[in-house]
Order: sequence, then C-alpha cells, then structure tokens
Amino acid sequence: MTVVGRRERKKLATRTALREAALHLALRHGVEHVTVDQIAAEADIAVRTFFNYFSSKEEAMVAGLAAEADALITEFRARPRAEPVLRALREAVVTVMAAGDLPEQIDALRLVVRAPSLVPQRLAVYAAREKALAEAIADRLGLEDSLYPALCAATALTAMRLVLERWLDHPASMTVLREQIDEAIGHLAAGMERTPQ
Amino acid sequence: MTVVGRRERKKLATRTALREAALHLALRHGVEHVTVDQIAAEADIAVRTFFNYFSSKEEAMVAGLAAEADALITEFRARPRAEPVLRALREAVVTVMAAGDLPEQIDALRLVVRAPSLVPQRLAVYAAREKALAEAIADRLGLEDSLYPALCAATALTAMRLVLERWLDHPASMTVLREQIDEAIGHLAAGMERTPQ
DNA sequence: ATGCATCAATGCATACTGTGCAACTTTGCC
DNA sequence: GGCAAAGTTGCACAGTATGCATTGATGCAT
Repeated sequence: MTVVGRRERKKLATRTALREAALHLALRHGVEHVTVDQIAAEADIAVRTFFNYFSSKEEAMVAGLAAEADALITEFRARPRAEPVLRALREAVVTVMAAGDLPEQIDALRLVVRAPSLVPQRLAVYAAREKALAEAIADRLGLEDSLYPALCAATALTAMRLVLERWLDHPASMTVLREQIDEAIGHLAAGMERTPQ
Repeated sequence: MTVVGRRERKKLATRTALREAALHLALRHGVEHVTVDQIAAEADIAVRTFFNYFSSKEEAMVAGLAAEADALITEFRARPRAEPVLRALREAVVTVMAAGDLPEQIDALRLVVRAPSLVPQRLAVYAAREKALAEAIADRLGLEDSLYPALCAATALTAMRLVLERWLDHPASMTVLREQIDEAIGHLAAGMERTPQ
C-alpha cells in the first residue's frame, strides 16, 4: 500500500493515468470504440508501455473494481474476530462502497458494469479474489480446506456483484444500496430454499 | 433443439466440428498454443467461416459448457412444479452431469476449466444464463422482479461452478460429485452464516 | 425441374491486439 | 560520479476480428 520511493510513486501515477484515460475515453466515445492507441495517446505514454501495466484495455477499465475487491478483503480481515462471517462481510462491503464511490465515479462504474464487452474481464476480477476471500473466511473460523469457505466466498462475491449491477441499473441513493446489500446478505444467512405455493 | 432441414443440420455439424477441432488441438498442444488458423484447418473450414460461428477461439472452447448450462435450465423447468427450488436445481444438475460427461469428455472439460486464459469466457457463459434461470425460478414461485430469483440463480450457478472446479481438480467418481453437489446445495438451503469459536 | 430468393461460405483488405527483443533512459545507491 | 537495476520506448511480427463483395448451396413456389 504505502508507496516509498520516487520509482514506486511514478509507477502508480502511470497506472492511474492509464486507467483514468481509458475510462475518460470510454465515457466520451463508448467502451467499444476505445483503442489502446487512444488510451496511450491520452495518457501521453507509449503503447508498448501500456502493455507493461495492463494486458488488455479491458483489464485497464476494470482495474477500479479490482481495487475495490482487494479493499473488501482487507476490510473483512480487519473486522473483529468474534463477528459472524456474513455480518463481517456486510460491514466490509458497506465500508468499501461508502469510501470509494464518489458521485462522479458512479457514471464510470455504471459504464463499466453495463458494457457487454467487459463482462468476461469483470467477472474474472471477482473470481480471482475468491481464493483470497475463502482463506480469510477459513482463518476467521479456524477451518481448513473444507467446502464452506470457498462456497461462502464465491457466493458472497456473486451476491455483491448482483446487487451492484441491479443498483446501478436503477438510479438510487446510497441508503437504498445498503438496504439491498442487507437483503441479499439476509437471504444468504437465512437459506435460499423456497417451496412453490 | 430439433433440427429440421439440411441447412440446419449442416450448420450444427459445422459448429460441432469447429468446437471439437478446437478441443482436440487444445488437448494435443495446450490451450494457449492453439490458433484460429489451426482450428479452421483441422476442421477443414475457412478461417472467415470460423468467425461466423464463434466470436473467438475461447468461445468455441467453452461452447460445451454453454450447452450444459442451457440443458440445466431446461431440466429445471421440467421438474415437478411442487418441488422446492433448490431441490429441483439439485436434480437438474445431477441429471445434466450424468448425461453429458462421458469419461473421455472429462479430460477436455478439465482442460477447459483449468486453463487460465479461458476463465473470463467461462464465467461469462454462466453469467449469461443467470437471467434465464432467474426467470425460471420466478415462474416456479409466481414471483416477479424481486431480488430472490436473481440471487438464487446467480448463487446456485456459482456454487455449481465451484463444485465442478473442485471436483475436476481431484480425480474422483460421479458418486463423489453428487455428494459434493448435495453438500453445496445443503449450505445454500441451510444458510451460510457462521460464528467463530 | 426450373427459376428465384435466401442464407451460408469464402477470400480479401484492414484495423487492432499483444508480445519478444534490443536500445535507451531514469532511478537508487555506494 | 558512476554503476547496477529497473522502466520506457520503438520495432517487428504473429494473431485476432470484422466489413465487404463474391460465389455457392438450399428451400420453396410454380
């Protein structure tokens, strides 16, 4: 996290510049019509250098989600040890959402979440964090290699993705987002079985 | 499903030939080293025609998973109306798995599931079916546009993906797979909350 | 069966993606 | 200052993906 030398600071600045250039262009021209050449030009960085930071333009565009997912895991680990798993996840999600999503960033977030061409990379971002979250859950419970932590991590990340997608589709307040997070967590906690009639 | 004329039959044959050529080459040379040129040559079909059927080689390689996911939804809708949701999902999954995964196909399935470069497309396959499954669940329960069907569909698909990944990582029998499916469904049904200690 | 309309297959041109490699520049440190 | 490590860039090249025009196969009505 902490950036020490000038070298590290410049790398972070370059990475941020590329990501913001990508989102900026996507907002202006639409995600589909942005090329790596344009992104590199906008950030005044060589195309070749772009690929030193991101392996595709899609990866650059979902980098913000990746950072949020990392923050979620960090927050989860920071929750009190005695707190139940879903409770801790709920608090971690709410904290990250409240911290990161300034009003101006929500337009970019909506763009990224809605773009069909970003779906694969966006899902991959969450899947890549499943193992780390599963380990955090296992640590909390003192479990090892059982199905539960992996399942809890995967379904919780899926649930939060779904809630975010639905929330972004209908303009609504932060309060509404929190309510919908609680509703989803409530379903996971109470069990999902339902019988017709 | 039913293929009527010669035209439809030939299209299906071409699609199948391309998919099998892709998997065949992937088994021989590794997923990463297969090119569209090779796939087209192996199937004796023009490269340009390949792109009439699949928008990328990744899509061709995960086409089998897409078919399985479609079958899952069809099976789910075919379950008795009175059956509880997770029960019906369990039966549908078991039916599809037993029907589709011949021993020889499991090597290809393992290859596809393990390949890092296929992760984004593979996840996109499941995500693309979330809405259809959510509608099937909503139909069964007589609900409309509430969070539950979407959440149930998304988490169930995620759970089944996770179980499949874990099962493919450790060579095991079909019986073991059924047990692991039941364990995952059991967690979803009973609720995922856990308190440390 | 003939002819016509539709749809699929193909070749070609072209823009874009992604990576290895080598030259050059900046940074950190003694 | 000067050296080693790390970052940036240009270049070449293989591969991906799509639009467009042409050719060929199919289905159907007459």
